[in-house]
Amino acid sequence: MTDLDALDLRILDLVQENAEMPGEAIASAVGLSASAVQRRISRLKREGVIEKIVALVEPRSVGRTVTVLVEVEIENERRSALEAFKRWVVEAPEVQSCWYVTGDADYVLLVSTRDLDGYNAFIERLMTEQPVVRKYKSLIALKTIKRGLKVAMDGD
Amino acid sequence: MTDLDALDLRILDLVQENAEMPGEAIASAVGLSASAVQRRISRLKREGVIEKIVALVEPRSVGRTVTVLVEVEIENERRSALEAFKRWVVEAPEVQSCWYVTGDADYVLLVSTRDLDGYNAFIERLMTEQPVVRKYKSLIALKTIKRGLKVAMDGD
DNA sequence: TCAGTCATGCAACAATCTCGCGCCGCACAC
DNA sequence: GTGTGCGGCGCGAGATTGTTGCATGACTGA
Repeated sequence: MTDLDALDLRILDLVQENAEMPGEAIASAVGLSASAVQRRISRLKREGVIEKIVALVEPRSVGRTVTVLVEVEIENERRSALEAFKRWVVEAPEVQSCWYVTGDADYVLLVSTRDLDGYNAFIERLMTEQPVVRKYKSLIALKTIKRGLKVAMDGD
Repeated sequence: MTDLDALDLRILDLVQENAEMPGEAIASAVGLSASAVQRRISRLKREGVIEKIVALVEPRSVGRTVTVLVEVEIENERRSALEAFKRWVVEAPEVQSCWYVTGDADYVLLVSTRDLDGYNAFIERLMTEQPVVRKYKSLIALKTIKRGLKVAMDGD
């Protein structure tokens, strides 16, 4: 596996917040030269530590007003149908994230749609196209307090 | 407010997937010149449509093995304590995202920790430092099927 | 001690972004 | 219709940022 030193972690901490920061700025922050920083960053990308660099878009400003956490229960039977379900989820543009979880629910989906009509259409599509879904529960996000996928680098 | 045309949406669709794509590549994909694309992107940033550009880090590769969705119930009383709770959540490094939701739970937290000990420590800190939290339920993510915050640009 | 390895800093180079310019198309007034 | 202003465009020069080759120094193991 990859082992990362303290400098790598500090660099990751910075680029998770702002990936546009020039190598030179990171360099002076962590005490390296710009080229050393760039080399580390491209290594981190090559090794898959940095999955990708993406733009975070404010959903409301592109007309996506509805965010829902959907808890999904599965007919715990055929395995092939489960694979199809997962593929469906991965390809569905409304689904931002999806986890297989412990507890009453089997999967939790983070879904973003234009409005409640759009969400309803999504759920309808889910239930008709994926019969493995036995039931679901919608936790509609009335307010987003914090939004991100940043992982901490220090000791929790 | 901002109104975005079809070209803006196509650009946003691309940079949400890969923000490193050179302006020229985007340009040829959407049928513009590189400088026009760059101008649009900086306008989108200025207007807050693009919140920021960030690196997505694979949690396991930095030693974060535990992801949990925490459903939190609140003592629906003092409003000031609620504000303190939200501030706490925003500042807690383990919390990646947090939504105020409908349903039995009041808030849902997306939490990432090094291991179950780390998660336990987080919960303990949450419960002792934030008495507004009446109870909670942990949905431990055994597997991440899809991870991202990309919002769809087309018609759902 | 002596290679060998690896990451570094520096400097040249390449790629990308930024910005001013002139141009075109559209809307509105006359 | 014709004029005028506005806004976004493409082009190109210059600035910024990223990439790569090379020599140096630290560490490792024989």
